[in-house]
Amino acid sequence: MNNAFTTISGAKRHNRVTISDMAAALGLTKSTVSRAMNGYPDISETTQLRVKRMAEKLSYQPLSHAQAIKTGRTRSLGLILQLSDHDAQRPFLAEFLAGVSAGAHNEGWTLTIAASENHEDMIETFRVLLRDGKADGFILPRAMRDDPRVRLLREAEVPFVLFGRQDDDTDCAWFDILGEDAMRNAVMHLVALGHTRIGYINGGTQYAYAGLRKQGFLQGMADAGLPIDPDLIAEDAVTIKDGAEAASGLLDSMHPPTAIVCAVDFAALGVYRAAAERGLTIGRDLSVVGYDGIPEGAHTQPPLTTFSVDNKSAGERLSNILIRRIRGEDLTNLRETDMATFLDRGSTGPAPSSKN
Amino acid sequence: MNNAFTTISGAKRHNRVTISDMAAALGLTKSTVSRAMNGYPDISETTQLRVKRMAEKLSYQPLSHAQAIKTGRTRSLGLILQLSDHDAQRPFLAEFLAGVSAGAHNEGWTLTIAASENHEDMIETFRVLLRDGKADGFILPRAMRDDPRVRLLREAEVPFVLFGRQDDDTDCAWFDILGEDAMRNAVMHLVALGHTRIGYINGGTQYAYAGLRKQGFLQGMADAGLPIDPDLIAEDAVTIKDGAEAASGLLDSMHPPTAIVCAVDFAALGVYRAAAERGLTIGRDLSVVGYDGIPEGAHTQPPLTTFSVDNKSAGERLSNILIRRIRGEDLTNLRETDMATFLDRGSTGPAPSSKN
DNA sequence: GGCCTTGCCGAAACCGGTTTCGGTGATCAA
DNA sequence: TTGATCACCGAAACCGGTTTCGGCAAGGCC
Repeated sequence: MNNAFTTISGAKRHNRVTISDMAAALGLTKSTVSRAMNGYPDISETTQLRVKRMAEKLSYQPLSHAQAIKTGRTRSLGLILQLSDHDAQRPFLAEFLAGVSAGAHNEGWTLTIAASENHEDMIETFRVLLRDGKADGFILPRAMRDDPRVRLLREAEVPFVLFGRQDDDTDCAWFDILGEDAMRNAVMHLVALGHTRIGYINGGTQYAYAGLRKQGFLQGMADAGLPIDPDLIAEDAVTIKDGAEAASGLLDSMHPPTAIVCAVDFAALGVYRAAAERGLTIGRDLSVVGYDGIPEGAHTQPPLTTFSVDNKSAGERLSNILIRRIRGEDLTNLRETDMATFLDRGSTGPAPSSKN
Repeated sequence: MNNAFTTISGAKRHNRVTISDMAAALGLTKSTVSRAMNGYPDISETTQLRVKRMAEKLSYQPLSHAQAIKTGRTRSLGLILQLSDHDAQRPFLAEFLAGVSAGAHNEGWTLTIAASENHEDMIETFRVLLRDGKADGFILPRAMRDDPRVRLLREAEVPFVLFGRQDDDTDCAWFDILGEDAMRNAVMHLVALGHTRIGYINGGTQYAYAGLRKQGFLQGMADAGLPIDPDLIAEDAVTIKDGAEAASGLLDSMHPPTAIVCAVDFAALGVYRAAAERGLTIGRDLSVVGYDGIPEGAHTQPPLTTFSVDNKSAGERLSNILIRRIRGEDLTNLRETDMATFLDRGSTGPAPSSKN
């Protein structure tokens, strides 16, 4: 540890253009350059223009961590991924990251991420990143109902944006996909195929999306004038195994469904498994609709009919919203939604004629 | 937990313990505190201990971006993900990130990542991150033969670590899984089952691993005294589709193989598809061995026999190596390897008796 | 014409660290 | 005793920015 400071030569001290270089080149002082760059009102229009032109010419960019020492802000977004739950987040991670990164990069921001195993680590990581000013704001994937991260960030008065909506929206910026619309459309699609006994397998009820999607399903059933059979509704299925177990419950009930809507694709794959065990052919004996658009869904037999989410675009918009939030934009402009895209593949078909 | 909020909040930065607080509390000057914290030799043992104890007590941590302004180093690792290439690295991304993040976090470092779409963007991103000192070093996943990233970082004299080995090792730190051993073991496993006509489907030949794994396969064949049939060797299959096409080529050749070794799990899944098209049952008519341990492999029928890679551990070790490299540790200590774990599942079986 | 704004910018302090330089007091050889 | 050496630490400059404060000239008002 004693010789810890004899390090490899860091980045070549490229003659980076500093604010002093700018000042010298313009015949101004550092302070004027700084205020011009930051658009202070006490700098004349013409001077500001001169400065910015020169910045362009010399390709001057203030060093973010030099600014940070005074301002506390470092032009970087924080993203904390919780990886303990093997949830549906993983297949999208690459796209999502690509989007978030692109959104940040577009504005000249960077992205610092921390992946934590469990909840305690995640909170601790938040603390450290906040304390050390490693991020000016946070993107919170997978909004939970009564989210502890939200409480923490609110308390600390740190900007954040949710992927998903929360019950208590006050001072929350968010972006979300209208999963409830998708669920309702799923029901309508099945009804059009003649199904009347439609089951529903919900996702993790700790997450905000579950309530919404379930509402969407119920709404669809109501719209179609179909009754709700509590035996045909399951909760908390986020893995294939969960889905298989939930589906088993529905299929072994007194009056099994002819179709099942799943809040999560993995659960839908579980339905495949449960169906196979019972000799049921998906798309003929049993229709299944999923949600998420995971890649595996394209390779199953038959391919899964589902709603696909553009996670890259979601990430990009989240970055964008967060940056605007940090810049102090009004909250009302910082709540956006998008729709999932229906992929009509092979896992749905006409309701089998009842020959029970 | 409650009082931690107030000290942690980013908005209320004035609570943060600075070096001046330390100096005041100790009756020393800032400079002494700084040198003590950094282990300079001109500070007495006892003073250094006093300082470090006080740091512990006040939980003082130098602000990394305040240090960076003078030292240029910010205690953060850079990771640039290229997402243009197909699903190749996606399934591992979550684990890999978790590992990298954990490895960084353990040492009090952070992780800034950038995901780029194409090669040009990636190079550009490198440049920006370097210029702005956003990362003290980089982790390069997927080492390529004659890697342009390596050239760039060498040029800039910036520390980096490769995931994978390169032809030209000079001044490279790296970590790698011994894929060649796995391929050789795959051959031995099949030979033990009686196979003699064994095909090989290689991965992306632009990557360094492809050459190594192919060598491993050839070595295994040589060890078993089996001849190499060029018709049974395909290259550059990294997706299911690639794998299916390559497998079709092998299976439709004059003397089709009874077993196929794949450098990449996705290719192996392609073999499943090609086999299905020809009415061949995997594990009986045709044996398949993959490599990677992607989750999908566990859900196929039969489950794929493969070599699984612990990507989380890999990420963690890469972080660790990079940090040591940045600290100036000798290169000879910074080259590590690990083994893949053989998962003997259902896709291999005894060689079918030749009834051609 | 004098006084008070107002617009615009320079001077200097400041942020939280690091690093150079120099100055003690103690030790030690002569 | 003296002069030189050394271990240890303080003073101050510095890094690349931001921000406060104040000065100066031009313009408005009476």
